[in-house]
Amino acid sequence: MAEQNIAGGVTAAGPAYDPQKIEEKWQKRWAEARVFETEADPSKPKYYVLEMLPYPSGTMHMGHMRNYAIGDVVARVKRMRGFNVLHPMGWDAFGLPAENAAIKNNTHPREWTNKNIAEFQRVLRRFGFSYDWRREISTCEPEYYRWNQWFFLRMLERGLAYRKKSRVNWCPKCCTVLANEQVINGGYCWRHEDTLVESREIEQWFLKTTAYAEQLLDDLKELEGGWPERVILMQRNWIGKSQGAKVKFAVADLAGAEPIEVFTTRIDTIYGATAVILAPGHPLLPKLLKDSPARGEAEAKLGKMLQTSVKTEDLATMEKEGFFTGRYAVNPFSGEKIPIWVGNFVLMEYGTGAIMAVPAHDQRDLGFCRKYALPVRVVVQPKEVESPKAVEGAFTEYGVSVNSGPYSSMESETAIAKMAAFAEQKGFGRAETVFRLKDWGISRQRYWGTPIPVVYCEKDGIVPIPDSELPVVLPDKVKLTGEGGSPLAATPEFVNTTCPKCGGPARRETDTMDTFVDSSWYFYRYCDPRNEKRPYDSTKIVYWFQIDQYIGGITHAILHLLYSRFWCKVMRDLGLITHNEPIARLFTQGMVQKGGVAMSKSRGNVVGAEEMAQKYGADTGRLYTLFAAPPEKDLEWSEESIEGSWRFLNRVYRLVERHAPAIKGVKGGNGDAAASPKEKLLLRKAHQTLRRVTQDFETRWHFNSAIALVMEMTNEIYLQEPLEKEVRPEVRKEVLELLTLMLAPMTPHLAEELWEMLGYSGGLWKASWPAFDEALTREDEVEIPVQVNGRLRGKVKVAVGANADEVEKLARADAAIAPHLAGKAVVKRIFVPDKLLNLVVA
RNA sequence: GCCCGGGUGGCGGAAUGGCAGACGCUGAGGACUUAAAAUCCUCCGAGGAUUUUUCCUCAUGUGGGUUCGACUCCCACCCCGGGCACCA
Repeated sequence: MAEQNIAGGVTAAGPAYDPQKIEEKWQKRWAEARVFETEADPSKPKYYVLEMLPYPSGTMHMGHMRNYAIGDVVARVKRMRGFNVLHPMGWDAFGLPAENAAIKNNTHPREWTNKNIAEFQRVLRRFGFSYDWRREISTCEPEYYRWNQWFFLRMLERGLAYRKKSRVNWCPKCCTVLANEQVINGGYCWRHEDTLVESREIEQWFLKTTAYAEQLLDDLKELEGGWPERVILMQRNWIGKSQGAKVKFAVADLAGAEPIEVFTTRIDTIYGATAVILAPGHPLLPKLLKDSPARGEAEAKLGKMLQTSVKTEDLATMEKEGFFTGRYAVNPFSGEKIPIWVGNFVLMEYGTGAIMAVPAHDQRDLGFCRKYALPVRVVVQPKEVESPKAVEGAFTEYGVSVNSGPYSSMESETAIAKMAAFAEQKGFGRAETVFRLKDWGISRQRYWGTPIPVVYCEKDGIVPIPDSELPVVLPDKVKLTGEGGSPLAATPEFVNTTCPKCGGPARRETDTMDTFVDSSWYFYRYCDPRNEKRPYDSTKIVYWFQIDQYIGGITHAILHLLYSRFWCKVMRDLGLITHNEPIARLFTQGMVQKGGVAMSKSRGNVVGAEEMAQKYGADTGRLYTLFAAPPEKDLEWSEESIEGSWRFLNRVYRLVERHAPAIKGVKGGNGDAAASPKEKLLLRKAHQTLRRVTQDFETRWHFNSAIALVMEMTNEIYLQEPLEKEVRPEVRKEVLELLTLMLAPMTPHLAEELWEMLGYSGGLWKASWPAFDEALTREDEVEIPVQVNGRLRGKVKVAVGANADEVEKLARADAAIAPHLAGKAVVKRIFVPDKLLNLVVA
């Protein structure tokens, strides 16, 4: 059986490394001693390290495990360094899969979820991660989600939550609305990659993320250095700030028509505008077309366009199409009449849904105007060149205005400022900034989520539930069919209620909240997880926040992190906290793959974490995920390679086991001046290793090379065996003790066991990270590579600190090097003390 | 199209201006064993010269450059992965 513990087969004399036994033993002791339970303590420096909370689904695989292994190393190192470490864990427990599974298996989402939570928890405990389990939270519990509702009400009061009718992405399989970012591959559902998303219009709840667009952008500066550059960049692009101007074009010859407002980043090119182009869904269109001479044809084309534009699938490759409305607009600067067109490439959702086409200075406009034979007029010239004769591509850079009335011969920057000012003065426009970022649609027509706490009263309209009546509890008894919208809407006991204001009959909101709401602030709740009066006590936040280190997948680079940042700013403006950003440092770890693709249930390539723990033990599993690749890179799972980690831990175990009886009674130390060469060598190796491992843990997070160093040290000790005669017990102890301490953050159970074998009864969890002894790391002698003209020709052994002359003398005497110098004059000598000698000969 | 990563042995990877390939996996050989497993030790980029010792050349995607010296810095290009995209 493949799941068998491979140590189980070892029947040789003497105790062998038995991870099952050791790991259980120490997990029990840690729990008894409450080692990982933390309280705020202003007398100690704090460290808040957090891994993104998991969605508990199915089995936990090595991909999950890696994330927690990385976080646990950090937590344990920081603890050994004297920090008061907060390291909590919880469950992102609401969400669609629970509901889908419930429908399929005829169970309740709560049951399914709790079963998975129990399973996930068991595996996490099996791996010995150092969480403070008392702080565990589950977002599907009323104790938690009531605060989602509380925050929602605060946002409602401040106008940050509102309802609007909006065109939404609708997945016919999920029967729910998808966020834009849940639409993937140009129009497919992120959960059903083969299902095309439809477009529907529905009344929905939104949170006004756009109110914080500017801050969300600006505060990214605070994250520089602490967050990966690419995540900052992705967020910046997502927010998509664009500075420009809005300008109104009056509609000619149509009494009562509102002017058409366009957005442009290049108001300086307005004299070159040869058309105004509207998005197919532009609200003014019906009025424009009503008595238009081109009505018949135009309406037919529009109808077709609206139909096809629903398919967002091939937006990128779609041919630019357009038609003339039969109407004209008046350029407010030149007074010129230009045709109003409709174009399928103009987006209603961005800017004003209308643009001015300046074909000479915009590549896309140029393509459109050429296709429909609209005129092209140059109004900006490059500063240096006289006059470009034929326009091949559009000239999109800044230059000097021409043919632009009073603005001619102005530089583009100047013209932009002056023209925007003029437009504002005359009242037909102004400088304006638009964002790509949209408000956050949080309505979900689903059961398994936080109920939105409002009622609809015939008399009073939308009425918020008073705080005192929170939580609005999700009813247990509902019919889940997976069809026809929200299950809550079909549950009369939930829907029918009374209005908190007038006491009359009212209908409850049946939408539930997006689960990103749950994860937007959960890390605050960890600081005060059982508070029944408030989401959290602000004084506790002051101690623990910001999060010093957040660890998770790059997949959440935009949404989860952006929403969390938004929530933080809202809470700050509510006066609950004082910081601007919740997360000081972010680390995005790579995925664990098998067969070149990420582990996932649907691909059937998962390696179960529990299975690995049974076969090799938790420590081997942890070590391997840390060793096989640097943490930020993807890791290809290899069943053969993990054997190497298993062998290594056995090697260490046997080493300590062999020496423990002789050294457990003595005190570890460096020995005295009369150290034997072997002692010197071992101490040097141990302290050199410690120096570099300390560096790898603290500054570089290169766990893989740290492990390699510890392996090297272990190999060195083996090579020096037998140690009994030439290495005194105290030195043996010193070396093995350091080895144990260095492994402790990565393989904590084994390290505890070794620590005990070495004669310590207190528990390694109380031990501090050791300091290396600089004097012991020094070499007496070094081998210096000697190059001639930059090519390696030999090596010489010299005392540390030898000067260039001494090294050169030895090099000239070296049989391998001398021939390359014979009869040649050294014209230049490069000498790096203890590192290198390079002789340049003519 | 734009923006980020990345390209090093049979494989995962190490080295961030100074001995390329640490460490691990795989493979080969040896020791131990009745035998196997486990364990311990040795070897393992390519080509050539010399044969039992060593030496030389080539080699970090490709081509240039800077430097005494480049996996590392600069320029151009190729390939792979990811993100964004009619954004006005």
